[in-house]
Amino acid sequence: MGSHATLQVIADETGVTPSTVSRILNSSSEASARRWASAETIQRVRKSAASHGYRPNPQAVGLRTRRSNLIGVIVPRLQDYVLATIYEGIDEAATERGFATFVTNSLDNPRKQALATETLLSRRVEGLIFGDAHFDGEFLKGIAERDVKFVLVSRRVRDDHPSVTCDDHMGGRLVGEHLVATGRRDVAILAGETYASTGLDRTQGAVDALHAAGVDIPPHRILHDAFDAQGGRAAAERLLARRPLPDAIFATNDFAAIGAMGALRDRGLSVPGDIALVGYNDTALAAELPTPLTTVRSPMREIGRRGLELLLDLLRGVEAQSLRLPPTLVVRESTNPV
Amino acid sequence: MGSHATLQVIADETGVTPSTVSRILNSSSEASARRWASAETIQRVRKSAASHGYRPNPQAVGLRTRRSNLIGVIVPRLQDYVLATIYEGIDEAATERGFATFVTNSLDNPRKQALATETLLSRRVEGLIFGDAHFDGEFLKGIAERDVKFVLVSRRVRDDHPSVTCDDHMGGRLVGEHLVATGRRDVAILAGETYASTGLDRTQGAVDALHAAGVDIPPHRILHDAFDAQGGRAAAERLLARRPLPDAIFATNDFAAIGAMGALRDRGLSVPGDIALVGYNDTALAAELPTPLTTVRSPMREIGRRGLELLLDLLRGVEAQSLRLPPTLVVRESTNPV
DNA sequence: GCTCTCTGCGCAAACGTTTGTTCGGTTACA
DNA sequence: TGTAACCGAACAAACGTTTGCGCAGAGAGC
Repeated sequence: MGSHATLQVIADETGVTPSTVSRILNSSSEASARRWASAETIQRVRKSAASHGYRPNPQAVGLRTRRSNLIGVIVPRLQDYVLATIYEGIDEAATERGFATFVTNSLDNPRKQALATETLLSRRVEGLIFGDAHFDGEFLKGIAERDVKFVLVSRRVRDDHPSVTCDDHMGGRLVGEHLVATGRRDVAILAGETYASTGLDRTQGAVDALHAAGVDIPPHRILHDAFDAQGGRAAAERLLARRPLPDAIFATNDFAAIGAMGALRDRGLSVPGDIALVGYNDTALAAELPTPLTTVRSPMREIGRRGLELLLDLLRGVEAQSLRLPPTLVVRESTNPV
Repeated sequence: MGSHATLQVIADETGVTPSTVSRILNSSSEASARRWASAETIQRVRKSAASHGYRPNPQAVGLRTRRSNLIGVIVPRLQDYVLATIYEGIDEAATERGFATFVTNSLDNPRKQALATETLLSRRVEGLIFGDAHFDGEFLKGIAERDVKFVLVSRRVRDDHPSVTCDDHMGGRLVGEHLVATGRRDVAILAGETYASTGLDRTQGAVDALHAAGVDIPPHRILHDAFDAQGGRAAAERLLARRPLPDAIFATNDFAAIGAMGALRDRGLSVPGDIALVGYNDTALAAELPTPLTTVRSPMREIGRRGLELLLDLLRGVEAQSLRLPPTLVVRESTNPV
């Protein structure tokens, strides 16, 4: 494939040594290059390099400098719109800074998490970004002890590891406040998987807001299931199988909300007539649904970008401060007051 | 980060040279290793390597062997469920074969396509997989001339380049036949972007099937727009603004179908009562929608896997044969006969 | 006229592998 | 017993960079 020029060929062509070419090409400005060569030589070398479309061989550079400029990213599943978007943010920021990324799915499976981590490490990534942290998991402790650099995105954990998340508790509060404000009193929550801080925090936020308004949510109104359409439908079906029915459902994920919408329709219940419905993330779909979905907009792409930046700070030895970005409520038809 | 052992430390520990360690570790079987060392030495070396968790440094290996075991993947957008799934297939197959992949979004923007290609090439990928080919584009011609190895997935192009696609024409035919069989006669098609073979072939397939049944689709019933919910809604709105209304809409993408559903509801039209609706890809959402969506299941993950395998064939110098995998129709409520 | 300090570059080593060649010592064979 | 063959391993070079050090020549300062 595409034959790549080396320092040697440029050196030969310009009558200098590879060292000199390297120094010139690695100096950003003309001025700093003058430290190493005459203006005339710089000209010649730069021109020759450009004409060959010279690009340093990353493997050689990596070998010599012991830096790979590689970052590893592990997510539950790239198919998931939310994590795909976060990853887009990561990759975008990484590219801007001259880093490249490897992504892998872990499916939230501990064995795959460990395997993926080892694979990435063996590829000599300089740091890792986990989008699949389990709130009470032991896995990260072991990683930290091995002195591996990493940050968390999307989810946080009980132990104190640097993370960039949406302020999910606040997001949940916004939803809770909105629901009481629109006259709902019996709220059920589809809380997602038990190990994901996202769902847990959103749930707690809603519970807190409702409590402050004098509404208490009993435990049986909080259902855990997968963060997708199927999980949402399944949870909603369990919920709707018993009386009394709630007058609102907060699905802590847009796709779960869509699944719930299907379950509601199956039982002849209308949204928002019989039951209000709220999602989370303001997915591209939310606004376009037959019944546009009230949801919480979270800065997914920004979470990714900041996550990468945080990791890079960490690699530079800078103190890494966890970040919690604020969400905003997006009100649509699915929570219209009756 | 994690200190990695080198051949040298294993050599020192076992009293041999790095060469010998390398040969032993690179022989798969005990038998083939005996070519290079005594059974006793092999034992010692293997044990030492294992105890250090030795993993060859990919940069050093790459430098020496001139092989990176890296594959570049360019997709329109990873946020898109379909391409994310295809990429999952690619990465899965790549990992199984000891390759790693870099993915990037091109947003179907020619400048970004070119830029991403150069970036990946400068990272020394051994081959490329394009998921964003433009049917009549000139870009790939230039790439091929530079002797870069690549394959296409999801979309094919007019020029003959190796590709792995869904048999989209067949998919379209299945839809066309189903629609006439369920009594629809005036079918509109949301055909996606004009440069994507997926939408074009699906459209043509449907047109052909309907024609065979004596139904002809006039050009104004074929609308082009983005392959997502917003595009689907926009196209549907243009469609519904004029009389007479069609009695069926074939959205060549599930998300576009969801957008169309929204537009239909806005006008008080029911699915399938007033208008039948068909999607494409059998996205995870299709079955869980309030009105479950009739759609065409395409083997997305398999397309990714086969794409990678095809590329690897190409790299080995094997004759590369384009592949067209068959889809299947999945009938749901959205096309119930009136 | 002597040393001193720049300027502009070359030299060489090193990063961790892989792989062709060499080499000393046994063993087999005639 | 001399020679050929083989076994088990070492040696060395190379992949493309980066970077500490050295060095020749020119100009400056005394």
